Amino acid sequence: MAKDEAPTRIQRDRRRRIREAGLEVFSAKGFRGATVDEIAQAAGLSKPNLLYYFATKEAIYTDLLARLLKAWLDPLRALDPEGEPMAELLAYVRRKLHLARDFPRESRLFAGEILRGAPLMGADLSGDLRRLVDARAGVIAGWMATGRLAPSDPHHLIFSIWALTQHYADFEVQVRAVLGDVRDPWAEAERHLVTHFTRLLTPLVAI
Amino acid sequence: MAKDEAPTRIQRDRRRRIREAGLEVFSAKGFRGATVDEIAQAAGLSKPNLLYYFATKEAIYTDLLARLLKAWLDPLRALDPEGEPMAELLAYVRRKLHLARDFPRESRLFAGEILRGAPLMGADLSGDLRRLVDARAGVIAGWMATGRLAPSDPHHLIFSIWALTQHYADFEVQVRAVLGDVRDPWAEAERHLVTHFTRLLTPLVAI
Amino acid sequence: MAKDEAPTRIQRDRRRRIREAGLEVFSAKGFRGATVDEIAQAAGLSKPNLLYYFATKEAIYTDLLARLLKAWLDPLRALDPEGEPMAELLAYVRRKLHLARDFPRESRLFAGEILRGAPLMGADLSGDLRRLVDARAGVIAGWMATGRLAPSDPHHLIFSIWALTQHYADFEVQVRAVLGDVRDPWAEAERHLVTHFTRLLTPLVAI
Amino acid sequence: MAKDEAPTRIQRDRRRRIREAGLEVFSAKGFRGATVDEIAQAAGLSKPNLLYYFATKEAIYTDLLARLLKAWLDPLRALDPEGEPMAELLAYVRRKLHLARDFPRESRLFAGEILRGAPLMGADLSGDLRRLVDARAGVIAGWMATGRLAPSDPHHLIFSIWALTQHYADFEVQVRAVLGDVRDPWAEAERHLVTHFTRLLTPLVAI
DNA sequence: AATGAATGAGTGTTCATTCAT
DNA sequence: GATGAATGAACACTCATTCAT
Repeated sequence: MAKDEAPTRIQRDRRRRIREAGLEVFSAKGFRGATVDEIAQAAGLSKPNLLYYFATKEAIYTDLLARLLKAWLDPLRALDPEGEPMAELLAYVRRKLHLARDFPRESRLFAGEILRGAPLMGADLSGDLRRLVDARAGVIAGWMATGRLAPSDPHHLIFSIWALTQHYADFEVQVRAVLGDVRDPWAEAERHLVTHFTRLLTPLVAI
Repeated sequence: MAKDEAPTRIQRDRRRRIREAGLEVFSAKGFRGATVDEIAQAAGLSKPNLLYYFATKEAIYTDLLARLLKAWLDPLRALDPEGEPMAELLAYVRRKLHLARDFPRESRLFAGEILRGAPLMGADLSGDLRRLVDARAGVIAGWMATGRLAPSDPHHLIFSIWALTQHYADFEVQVRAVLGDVRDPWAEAERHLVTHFTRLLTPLVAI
Repeated sequence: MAKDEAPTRIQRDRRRRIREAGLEVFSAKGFRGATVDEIAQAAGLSKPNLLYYFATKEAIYTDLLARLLKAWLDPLRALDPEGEPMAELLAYVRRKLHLARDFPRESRLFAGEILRGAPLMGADLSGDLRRLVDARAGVIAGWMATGRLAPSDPHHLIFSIWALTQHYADFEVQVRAVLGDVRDPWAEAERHLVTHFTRLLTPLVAI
Repeated sequence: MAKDEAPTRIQRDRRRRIREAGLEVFSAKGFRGATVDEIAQAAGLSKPNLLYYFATKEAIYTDLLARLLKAWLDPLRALDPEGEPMAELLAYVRRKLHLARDFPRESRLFAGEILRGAPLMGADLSGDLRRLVDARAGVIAGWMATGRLAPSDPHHLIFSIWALTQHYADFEVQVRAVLGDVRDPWAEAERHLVTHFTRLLTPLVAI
């Protein structure tokens, strides 16, 4: 496979299928629990053929993580400093929740990596991630300073949004076990979180 | 080891050491990523000797999980239906956060199991866990109904507490990567979460 | 296998058998051509059991090489600076030839490693080996300077002895192919080399 | 490639390039250590394209060996029965040494094959090779019988020339490790070997 | 109660060769 | 002629578990 050439249609297709299969298996079993054989089967390829497109098991995994981090941060990037603060933050909460709802495997893949101490993406966390969070935390701090949001620590506010939205994807079995089969966790979560953050961020009006 | 006899002091000691070693390794690497060899070494035992006390690798893991779940739910059990609602809930938040702070490995072990779909403790979730949560949710709902707490869905409120406290243990590397080396995540978290839940749960006073 | 403890009888036995099997296979097929399976079979062990005694294929190979180099240099070490020069050198030639005759697999193993550029024992060559050769070359140069041996370059004289003795082991198939089945290469070689070096080293007497 | 047709210029060129690449890789790593991929890359061809010109890896290897043997024996063929014995033999030594110096990869390729027991050229050794050596040995024996050379076994004399000249190519790393970086092994070897064989072959004059 | 020894079933990866275009 | 794609057969090494003492 000529590495420097433009990928052919087949290459793009196979790599996409391998990524999809890898996501399925890695998110369900973790890096160590996944086997190349299983991923290859899920991708409809023979094991050596899979390794023709991704040289190692780790290569599939890190490729997934790298793409994931980008998508994961997009909603935060979309936070508009010029927007109306409360609307911006609620929109962020919603976008993040929808991301977790629509891409739960990605969420779990990411959670698993962090849980193990981020052995393969540690650098990204203190690099891109940190820079972006710091920048947005500054914006939020500005909004709070001018009284348009109730004051709190912006970094921890962001952590809260992450924790509360991802919880529904990462701990899905627990949520379902507790709520039972009838209720709709995601719909309830959205209503609850919107109320939650509205109440949390609405500045108190002096009487 | 005569299974039906009372365990000797040595047996209790060995099993404790194996559990401690298993917790260390399983929480860091997951079930599949951990090797019996590594656990035996951490426990200061030979591999066959370890397997004399716990017949299989899985036995160590499930033993840890079973004990863990109990400890994990104790703070929720301690929620006093007769107590002052706001104080009770804030105390619960604090206890849960301290648990995560003081036993981060247990938190990660649990998170890993749930993340993978709880293959080995699925039953416990819809059993003991669900019953306890339902009971406490009922208590909280009562408090809200009488206007002593701002109204919201009690189940999701409990999820929020879980998500927000465990986040600091389970995603510790990410939290540290974002906050940098100088700040003290746990102290900040406590302050932030107390404010957070106070604001959230304080009923609006009609003017 | 406790690495720091004294080896048990079984360990010594198994390791000896593995070395013997490794020598047989590596000398015949080279490092890359040999398979762990084949060595294990030759040693009468299962593959994982072999790897219980030597962690990797390379470990067997380098263990063999290290022991080999020592044995290989012993005859040179035995060269006595106080002895009678001609007798000492002829004794060295004989000893080296007998070594090649009695341990042809060791000779081929060594030759194979050197032939490939000594990827795994390069350091030893410019270390121990070089020091010893330099020392002995000095002794021989002394003998030549006092007229007790015909003069020549001592380093190249040593190379000659190596080349001529090892040739009969390393190129054995060629020697046998040329000489046919009836002749006895080793006996002829000994006679020929003694004559050869006697003639070569006898100082010319001034008439 | 129509096998029965005369090869085109392109075909000749490609096969030459493959041979050159094969020589480079095979001589450095041996048959088993070499990969078709590496040879193809060295030849600037794709792997399937290389296999279009030589059907198998072995085909490249045996092609090289066959051509090599011919070239290897040319200096011996050039030994002129009508020439002056001492001059002829010294010329042979020189030619053989220059061959080793100028074509060390060929020498190592050959040495590797013999070392492994000549699995792919065993027949050639007891065929062409033996016939030629026997013939030349007869010539040398004649020279010795008439007193124009010091007597010795002609076959072993030929082995000596082979061993001493090829040693500098096949064991080059060892020679360089012992001599250090400053000395010029090939120049020294030539001087040494000429002296060596002159002394060896000069008949003793009865006084 | 303890451990050195042993192994069957994997597990990621390599590689010569073939297929299809 | 040329190459991207595919694969069967290996191959080195791992690991949970069992055996023997």
